[in-house]
Amino acid sequence: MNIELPKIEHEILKFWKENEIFEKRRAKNIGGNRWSFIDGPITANNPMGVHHAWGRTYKDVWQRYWALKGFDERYQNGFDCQGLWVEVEVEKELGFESKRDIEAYGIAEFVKRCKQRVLNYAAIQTEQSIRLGMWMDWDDPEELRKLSKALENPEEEIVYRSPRGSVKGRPEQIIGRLGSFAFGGSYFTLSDENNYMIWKALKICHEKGWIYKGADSMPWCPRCSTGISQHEIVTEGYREITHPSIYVKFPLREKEGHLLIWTTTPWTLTSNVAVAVHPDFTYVKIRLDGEVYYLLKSRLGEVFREKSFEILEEFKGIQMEGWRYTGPFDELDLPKKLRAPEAHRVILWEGIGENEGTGLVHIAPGAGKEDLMLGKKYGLPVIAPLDEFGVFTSGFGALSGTHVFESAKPLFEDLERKGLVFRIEDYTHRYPVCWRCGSELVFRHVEEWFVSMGEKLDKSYEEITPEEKEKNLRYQIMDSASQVRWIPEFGLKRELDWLRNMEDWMISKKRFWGLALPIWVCSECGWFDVIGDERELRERAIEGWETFEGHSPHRPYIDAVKIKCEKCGRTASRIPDVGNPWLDAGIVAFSTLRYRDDPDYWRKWFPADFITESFPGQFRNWFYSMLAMSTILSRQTPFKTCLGHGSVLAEDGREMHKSWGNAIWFDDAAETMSSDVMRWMYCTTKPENDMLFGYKRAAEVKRDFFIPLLNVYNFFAIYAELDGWVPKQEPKKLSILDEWIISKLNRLVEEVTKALDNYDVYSVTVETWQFLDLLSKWYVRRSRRRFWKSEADDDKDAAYSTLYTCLKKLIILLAPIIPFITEAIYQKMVRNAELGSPESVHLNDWPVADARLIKEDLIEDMDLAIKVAGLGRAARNRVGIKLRQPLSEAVIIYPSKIDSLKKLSDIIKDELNVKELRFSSDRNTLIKHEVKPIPRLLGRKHGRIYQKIVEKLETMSSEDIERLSSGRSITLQIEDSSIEILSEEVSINEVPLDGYSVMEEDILVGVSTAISEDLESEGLARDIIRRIQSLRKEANFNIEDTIETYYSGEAELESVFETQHELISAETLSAALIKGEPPKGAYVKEFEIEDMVLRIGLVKKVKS
RNA sequence: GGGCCCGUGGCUUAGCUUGGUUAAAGCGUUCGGCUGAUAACCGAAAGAUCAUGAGUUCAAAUCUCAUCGGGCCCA
Repeated sequence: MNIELPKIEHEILKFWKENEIFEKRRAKNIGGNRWSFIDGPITANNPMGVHHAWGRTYKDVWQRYWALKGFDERYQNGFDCQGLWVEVEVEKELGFESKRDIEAYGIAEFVKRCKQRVLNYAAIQTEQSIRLGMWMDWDDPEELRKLSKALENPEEEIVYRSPRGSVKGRPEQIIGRLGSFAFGGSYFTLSDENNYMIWKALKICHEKGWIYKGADSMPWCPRCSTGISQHEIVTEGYREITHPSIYVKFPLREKEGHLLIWTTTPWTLTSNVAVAVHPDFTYVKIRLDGEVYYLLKSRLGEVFREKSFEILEEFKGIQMEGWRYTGPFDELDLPKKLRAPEAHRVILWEGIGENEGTGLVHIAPGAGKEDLMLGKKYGLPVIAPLDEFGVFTSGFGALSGTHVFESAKPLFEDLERKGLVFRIEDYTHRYPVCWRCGSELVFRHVEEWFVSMGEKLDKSYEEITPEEKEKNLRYQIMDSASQVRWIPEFGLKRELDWLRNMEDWMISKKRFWGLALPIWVCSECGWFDVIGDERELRERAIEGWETFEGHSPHRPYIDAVKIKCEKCGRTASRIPDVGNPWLDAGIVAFSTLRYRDDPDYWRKWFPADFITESFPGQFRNWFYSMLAMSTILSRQTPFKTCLGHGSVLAEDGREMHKSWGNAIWFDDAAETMSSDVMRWMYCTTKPENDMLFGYKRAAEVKRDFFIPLLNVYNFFAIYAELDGWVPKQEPKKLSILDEWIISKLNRLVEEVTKALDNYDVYSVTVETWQFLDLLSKWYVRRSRRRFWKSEADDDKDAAYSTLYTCLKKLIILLAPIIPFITEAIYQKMVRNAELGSPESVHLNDWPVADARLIKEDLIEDMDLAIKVAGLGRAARNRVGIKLRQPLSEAVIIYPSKIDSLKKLSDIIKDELNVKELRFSSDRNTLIKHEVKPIPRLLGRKHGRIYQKIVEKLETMSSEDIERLSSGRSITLQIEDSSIEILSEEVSINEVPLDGYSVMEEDILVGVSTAISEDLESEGLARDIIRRIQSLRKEANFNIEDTIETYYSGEAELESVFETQHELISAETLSAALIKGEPPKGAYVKEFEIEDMVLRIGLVKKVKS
C-alpha cells in the first residue's frame, strides 16, 4: 500500500459515504446500552482551526470506541451561533464602524446577515469535521448554504433536506427548527427551542428571586458605543499611551492639610466619592512650603523629589479610615444630588500598590471596576458621568456636553482656579484600547441584568449547611460540580475556585444578535416579569403579537410584543438587551435532549456520560454555564466525566499567529500531514499539557508509527498474496514466538480497553506503539524465514495466522483513534480474506482479551531473550566481528532463568549467528580475574623485592586469585621469606577468558571469537549471498523467481561457491551455480568482498 | 494581590500519586553492523548540578516551604 495518507483518506471518506457505513453502525447499536455525549458547541463564525481539531478528535475517539462496543449514541454536533463575535464579523463585512451604523442599516437586516454567516460557516465547519473523520449526524453542508441563501426571500417556502427527511416551510421557520428531533442534524444555539428553553430557566430563577437589575462598571468604547469585555482587552487591546497625570489636593475637613491623590484619568475626578488607603502600609503627615499633606511614606521620594519637606507624623493606613474631606467637584449638581459630598471619606483597600501614585487612591464607583466594588462594600453613591457616546451628561456644570477626550484641559483649568493642583505631568502606561477602532476605552457605569449567585459565605464549601444551600445557587452549583469526574483531577479545584469567587452572573449585553432576554419592564413603575415560554408570551401579549408571529424569538420582531404591567396597569416592554451567549451554550443539556417536549427522552440521555473541551476559559464559560443551568433546572450535574485539554501552540512554542507566519490552517494540515497523523498527534499528547503542533512533529509521527504499521502490513500482504493464504481454521501448532506475540496481543487488548474506559487515550497510544514496535522489530524480523519457505507447512500457516490476528486486532483497537488507515488496511487485508466479515473495520465488535492466552512467564522469558540478543550483538561488536560471520558458540550466565531460556535457544542462536548456545551458572565459564599489583602500595612496602613479587603474581595459582578477589590475603614465598599480600594491595579486574568477548547487564553473555576455516567460509558465503540478493533486487526479479548464477573472481571466493554450494543456491533460489562468464543478457555486477574481486551474473530461469 | 498548571540531556517528553540500585524513552549527533519489509532496522558512544535555594528523611526528580522563569484564570 502506498503511503500518501491524505489520498487514502479521501478514498475512505468516499467509501464510508457510498456504503453508508456510519448509518449501518448506528442502526446496529440501536436499543443497546446508551452512552451519552454532549458536544460543546463550536462557534460557527470562522473556519475550524487545528486547535479545535484536538478536542474534536477526542470527541470522535470516544464516540467511535463506545460504538464499537455496541453502545447506542446520539451523535449530535453543536454550533454556537449568537453573540458579539458574529456581530463583529458581520460589521466588518459591511464596513460598519459603530452601533449607530447597525441601527441605521436596520436590525432585522443585520440579524438576517448574522444568521446567514452562521449557516455558511456551519457548512464549512461541517465539511472540515467530516474531513477530520468525525462521525456525527451531519446536516448536508449544501443544504445549510441553501438555507442561508433562502433568507434573502423570507416569504418564499422552500424544501430542506434534513438528515431525517425533507421538510417544507419558510426559511426562518426551518432555521428555527434546525437540530430538532424531527430534523436530526447538528444543533444550533439560535434555534427556537434553545432560546425558549433558556426562557424557562430564567423564569425559574425569577421565581426564586434571583433575577435583578444591577449595575456594573465596564470598559466601554465611546466611539463604537459598546461595552468591551475583559477578554477582548486581554487578547489584543493594550497600547502604550501617554496621558497627562495629575496630583490633586483633597482638603481634609476635620484636620489640618490635604490628602494628596494621583490619577491618570482626570475626568473621573468629577465623580469622586471616596479615597482609599492600604490598611497595613505606613503613611506620613508632612509639611512642604507651609502646606500639610498626607501620603504613603514609600512614595515620598518620587512625589516630592528634591524638595525639602518635614515629616510630622507616621501611622498605618488603617488609622486614617473615616477621615472626611472635601471633593474637587462638590459644587456640581449631580454629585450634590447624589449626596457625594456627604459620602466623602477615607476607606480601606488592600489592592493598593506601592509603585506608583501617592498611595491614596481616588475612588469613583461610576467610573472604575474596583471603584464600584469598593463602593458596593462601603455603600457609596455611584456617579456616572458619561453617556454611551462618552459625553458628560447634564449635572456637571460647564463640563456637561463635553466629550471625555476633550475634557482634560477644562478640568485642569478649573482645578487650578480652585487651587487644588499639586502637579501635572505626562505619564506613559499600557492603556486599553478598542480592538476594533483603536479608541481609548473608558470605564462606564452601565445597568445590566444579573442572576444572583448567592452570598459568598465566610466559610468553606464543606461547611455549608443544607438550609444555606437551599437559597444559594453558588453552593448548589458546587454540589453539581462535585458530582463530576474531572480529568485531570485539578479541574474540580479550579471549578470550585471559580465558583467560590465568582460575582453574580451578568446575563445582558447591549447588542442586537442574540437571545432575546425574556424580561419585560414597565417604564412607568419599574415592575418587571420574566416570561417562561412562547405560549405564556402569547397569552400575556396585549399588543404586537401579529408583528412577531411567525418569526424566531430574535430582535427586532420580539421587541414588538408588549405585556400588561401587573402593578400599575400600564404597558411593559421587553428590555432591549440580548443575552450573554454562554446562556445559549449552557442550556444544551436540556434543549437538545427534549426536556420540554419529551421528558422521557431527556431522562434517557441526561446527564451526559462525557464531555470534553479545551481548558482555557471553559471553567468560567461552558463548564460553568452548563453546571449553572443544570443546577437551576435539576439540581444535578449535566455531565459525569469532563476531560479537559490544553492549548495548541506552534512548533516554536509560541501561539500561532497569522502575522508571525507560524500558523497552520486546518485544511492545509489535513491535506499535507493527513487527518490520521493529526489525530495521532493529539492523542499522543497528555491532555493537561499544551501541545506543539507542526509539520516536523507530523513527519516524525509518520515515520515512527504509520510507516512501521504499513510496513508490517505490506510484509504480510506480499507473502500472503504469493501463497494465496487466507485464514481458514485455527493453526495446528503455534511456535513459541507466536504464543509470545499472542500473549502480548491479548494483554494489549486488556490494557487498551481499560484505558479507553477510563478516558485515557494517551496510554493507548503508548501501549499500541510499543506493541507495534515489538511486532515489527522482533516478531516479524524473527519470523521472516517462516514466510520465505517454499512449502506450505503448519509452521508457515501458524506464522500467517498469528500475524494476521495481530494486525486485525491491532487495527480494530486503533480504529477509534486513526479511523482512516485502519479502514484502508482492513479493506485490503480482512475483507479480501474473510468471507462474511463486517463491511468496515468500524462495524466490528470491540475485541475481548482471552486471559488464558496471556502467558506471563513467556513474556518475561522473551524479554530476557531480547536482552540476551542485544548483549550478544554488543559482545560481537566489541571485538569487531560482524554479524554475518557465524561463530561457534555463545555462552549465557544467568543462574535463575536457565531452564526457561533454553526454550528460546533457537531464536537466540539465530539472532546471534552462532552454532551453539551454552548455559551456565558459573561466571568463570566466561571470565577470569586478573590481579595486578598496585606499585604505589606494594613497591613502597617491599622495596627491592618488588619486581620479584610482580613476577610471582603473574604466575600465581587460580586459588590464590580466588582468595584475593574474595577479599582475603595470600602468602608468597620469595627468597626464603614469606610475603603477605593483602587484597587491598592489588587491583582485581574481571576479564573475558581468552577466545571470548563478553557483555554484561544483569545477565552475562559471551561469544567465542575463534573463527575456524569452515566458519570463515560460511561467513564468506553469507557475504556472497547478500550480494546476489541485492543484485536480484536490482534486476527487478520477483521474490519467487528461480535463477542461474554465474561467478568468477579470486580463487578463494570461487572455492566458497563449491564448499558452500547448497547454502548459496538455497538462499538465492539458484538452480545452478556456474563458474565462468555469464551469457549475454545476464544481469552482471562486480563486487569486492574483503578486498577480493567477485563478478556475478544472474539469469532468470524461464518457468517450464 | 490571589488561585491553578508547568520547568528533567541539543530538541520533544516519561518518571512525581505511594521517596529506595547507575533518572527512562524517542529524535538529533558520532562510530560500527544488518538487510529480498527498505521512505526501514540493530549495536555502541558522547550528552542531565532533574529551574534555584532551604527543609523533612538513613535516603528527595519525587514530600514541604521560599525564590526565579513560562502559561492559564480571577481580582
